[in-house]
Amino acid sequence: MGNKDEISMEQVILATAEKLFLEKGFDGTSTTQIAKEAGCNQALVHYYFRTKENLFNSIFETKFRTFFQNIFDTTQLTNLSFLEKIKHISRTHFDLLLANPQMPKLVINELSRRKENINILRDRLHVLPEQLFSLMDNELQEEISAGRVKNITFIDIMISIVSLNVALFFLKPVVSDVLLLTDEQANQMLQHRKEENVNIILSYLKP
Amino acid sequence: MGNKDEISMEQVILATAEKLFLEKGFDGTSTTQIAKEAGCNQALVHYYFRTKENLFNSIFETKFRTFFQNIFDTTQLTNLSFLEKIKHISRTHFDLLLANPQMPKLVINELSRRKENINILRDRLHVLPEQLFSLMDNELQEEISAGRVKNITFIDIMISIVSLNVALFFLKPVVSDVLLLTDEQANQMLQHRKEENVNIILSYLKP
DNA sequence: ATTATCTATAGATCTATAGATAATGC
DNA sequence: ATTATCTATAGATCTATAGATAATGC
Repeated sequence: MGNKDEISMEQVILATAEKLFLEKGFDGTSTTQIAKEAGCNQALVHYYFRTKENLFNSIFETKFRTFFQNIFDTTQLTNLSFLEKIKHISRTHFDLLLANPQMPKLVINELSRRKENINILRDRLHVLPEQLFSLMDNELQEEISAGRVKNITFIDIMISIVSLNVALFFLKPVVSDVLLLTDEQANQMLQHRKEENVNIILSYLKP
Repeated sequence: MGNKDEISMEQVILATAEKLFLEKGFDGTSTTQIAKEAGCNQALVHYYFRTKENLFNSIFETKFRTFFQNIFDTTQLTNLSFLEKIKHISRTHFDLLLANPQMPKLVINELSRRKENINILRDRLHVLPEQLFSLMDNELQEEISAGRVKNITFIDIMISIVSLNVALFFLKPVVSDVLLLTDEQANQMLQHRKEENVNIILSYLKP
């Protein structure tokens, strides 16, 4: 009984492939290598997913969707003031990146590799940013009218938040290596920047 | 006479390889493809550079060094006030990225692919950021003491400038596709963000 | 002579499939 | 019976080199 607690080979393949694709990208990963690390023969990878492209797509789409949904999740925001909402968005976005530090690289590489597939994702997911925008934009206009926030568009605010957070995870290896930081120090730097980024956004919003 | 105005095949190979490596990365580019686009046979690529790795390294090191030198170039800064220096650094950095929009992707991908080579670059180039830091840090302390600038480290300022600018070029394809921008609109967006990033940094510095 | 360029090829992958065998669910 | 797994292999790369031929610089 209870054969549900066994992890199927299909799942092992998926997990291994995800790890390798995140580390080495699509071109840098072979189905031979996935099979080897998953502990099966190479044919099995193709048995479940037929092509390497299919395997990649199913992983990418799942990861991208969860990621995207989390960024634009509005449920946590309802009872907060406008500035608290902004802080919350920035911190949540940061934490999401901390939990998936390889995602930005994967997204950038694969969006430029397969232009067509972006359209599919956009069509499926455009609702999410629209929800957030419609929630925030009215409030932003009120804040601006009341003179509590500088006259900026919500898009600019979002680009700024995302830029500051995302770039950290791109820059982490460079900064770590230039300043010769230990892992400990690099993590401290990240935590420091998490709050610094919030501060930057808040001073940007000040009228 | 004047056989110096002919472009040698070696240079053609270098230029083609640079273009392809920037577009598709190391793993996504083959010496076969480089030869084909350069208009020679594949053996010639190996005749000049022996290995694909060598070819890549010589391109990467040249590009990275020029890029790095430009970012940390202090010669243009001498007669400017502190805030003007900061503005100048941000705008120059932005323009450098605009001229090499693929560089961030290349750097990120290849630093994570070949950890060893970072050390070589760091050892050769660490002087440059140190020059900039020593130039700016005294002045920053003065501004802070005089109450004209908030109490921040120069590193935090630089991370913020670089983050805001670099992220734009990562986000450009994503934003363009999500908002369905034309090339024209995308460029306008970039120019708008160039100044917006300066504004963000300035409000961040306000005490 | 030396340097640049080509043809040909070895040897190592890599992806994808065909077809055999083992395991599983009725 | 169906599904999972394996072995074997075709066919397409790809990198790197050996060795032939063409071009160039004295």
